[in-house]
Amino acid sequence: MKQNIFEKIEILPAYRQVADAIEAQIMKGEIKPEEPIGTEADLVAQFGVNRSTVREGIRLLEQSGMLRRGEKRRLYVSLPGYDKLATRISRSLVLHKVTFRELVETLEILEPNTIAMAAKNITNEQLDRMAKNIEQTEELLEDRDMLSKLDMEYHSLIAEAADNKVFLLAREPAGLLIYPATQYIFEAVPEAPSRLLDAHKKMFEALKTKDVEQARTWMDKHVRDFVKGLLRTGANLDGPIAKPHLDHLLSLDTYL
Amino acid sequence: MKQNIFEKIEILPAYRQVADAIEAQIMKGEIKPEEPIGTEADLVAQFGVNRSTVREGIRLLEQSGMLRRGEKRRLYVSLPGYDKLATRISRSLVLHKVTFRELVETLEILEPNTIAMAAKNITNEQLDRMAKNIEQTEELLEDRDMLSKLDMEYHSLIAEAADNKVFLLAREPAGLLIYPATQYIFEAVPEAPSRLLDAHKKMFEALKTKDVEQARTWMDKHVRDFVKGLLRTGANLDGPIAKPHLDHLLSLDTYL
DNA sequence: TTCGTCCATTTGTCGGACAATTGGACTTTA
DNA sequence: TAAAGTCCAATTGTCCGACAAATGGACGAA
Repeated sequence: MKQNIFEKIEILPAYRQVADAIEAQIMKGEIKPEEPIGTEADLVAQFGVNRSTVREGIRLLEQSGMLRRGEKRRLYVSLPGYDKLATRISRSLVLHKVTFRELVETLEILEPNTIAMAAKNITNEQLDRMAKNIEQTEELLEDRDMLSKLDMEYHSLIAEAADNKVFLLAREPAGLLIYPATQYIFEAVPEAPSRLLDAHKKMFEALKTKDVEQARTWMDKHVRDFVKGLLRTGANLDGPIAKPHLDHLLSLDTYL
Repeated sequence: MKQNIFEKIEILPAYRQVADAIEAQIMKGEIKPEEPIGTEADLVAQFGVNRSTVREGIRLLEQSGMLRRGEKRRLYVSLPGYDKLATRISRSLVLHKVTFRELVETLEILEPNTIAMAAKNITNEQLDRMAKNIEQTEELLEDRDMLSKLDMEYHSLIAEAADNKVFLLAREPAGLLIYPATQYIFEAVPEAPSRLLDAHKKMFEALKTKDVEQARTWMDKHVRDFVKGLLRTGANLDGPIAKPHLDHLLSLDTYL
């Protein structure tokens, strides 16, 4: 093995070629989202392979979210949803044994910047939804499960308001992984819910008045507060995320 | 349709159940990466479904990167690779018609923070690799294709040195999507290569001396410089990324 | 040791088959 | 006339059986 002048020769199974071919058409824009692709029989005819082979190829694209079953169970090109992608990324991170430290560190940077962007771009409709969220949070201050959900939603709303798809997708997995921890914080830190509500209100005000710096400052505090709470739960920042924190990730299976 | 008290009843096809079952075992840690899962025949026996069904289920997990074919083509649990994930995310973003503005805006935030983290954690081995990269950049200053590759690699090295998996994964897709644009910049802006090299060197020095602020400052400049160059190519920041910028994304098909 | 041959296993692909689901057309009924 | 029931064709999800090709291991020859 003196020299290696030869490239690795690619031998792709037929089902991969099917998937790649379809994906290429989609990426090139030849077929657009929401457009129907033929029936399985059609694809069989076009590719000249067996239906089983076509089906296996379809599964690949189905999983990556580029194909879905629409009305009458026909195949449609579709845009991979952010939630699905985020879930998938989150799971990968878990398998890679991501630590709380990494998550926290990331959120300390991303969240303040997210809200800064949101402060510039947020719409009234989005502000209304945030107001509604805060309202519910106020009512359900005792219900930890709901509080966690509402908190997650609150931060997702901000991310959405930032109006930047790249940033949204960069932030979402971290949010997905860490916010369930709020439940544990609520248990360990009695005053956490009211502090959370307070911060949410302050950030809302800042967003409403488009005060970028105020928004950023409060989010900063909010995140640091969160970290303090996390430490009070006895979480080990440098170990992989504890199992109980991950249940929700598994329960998402159904609708993915 | 007055009330909706009934939940949607989930009816999952068998191949989905197969995939979900295996994925659940993986996520729960019952099966760990690099461990073999049975042969298709084994799975057929365990699940009590036909081999075709098992295969379709396997395809889903193969695509999400949790299963791969290892030695003797047997099935092994595997960790979803970052490059694969990043490619998938990038493609999704393209389909969602991500704009240059969103990418740039994201990088303006992420890159300086990435290098700040890197300045704290970078190892000598990583510094060596960066030095090598700079060396090559210096040699190949005329070769635009290689320059782009090297630039991308340079920034990936920094991201790796930041030693934060969440951040790495947050940054990678944006990098993947935007750096090909460097090629066009090199064409439109003759002095770009030398400016790039200069910035890379400055950042390297900052990293070597673990000077967080210097590193951040230079990356700031570097990114802004990049944006200026991008504008000189006549790119429309608010339109979807132009097709020629995307070729490399498609060519990645083979090894995914 | 290196090379070739043979063998068992497993995957990739194929062909055919059928029940269940779906939407649409058509008919009946209130 | 509109709602409800019936029938039909197309398509998917699943199963069965089959076979060539690839793979790695064992075994023997050079």
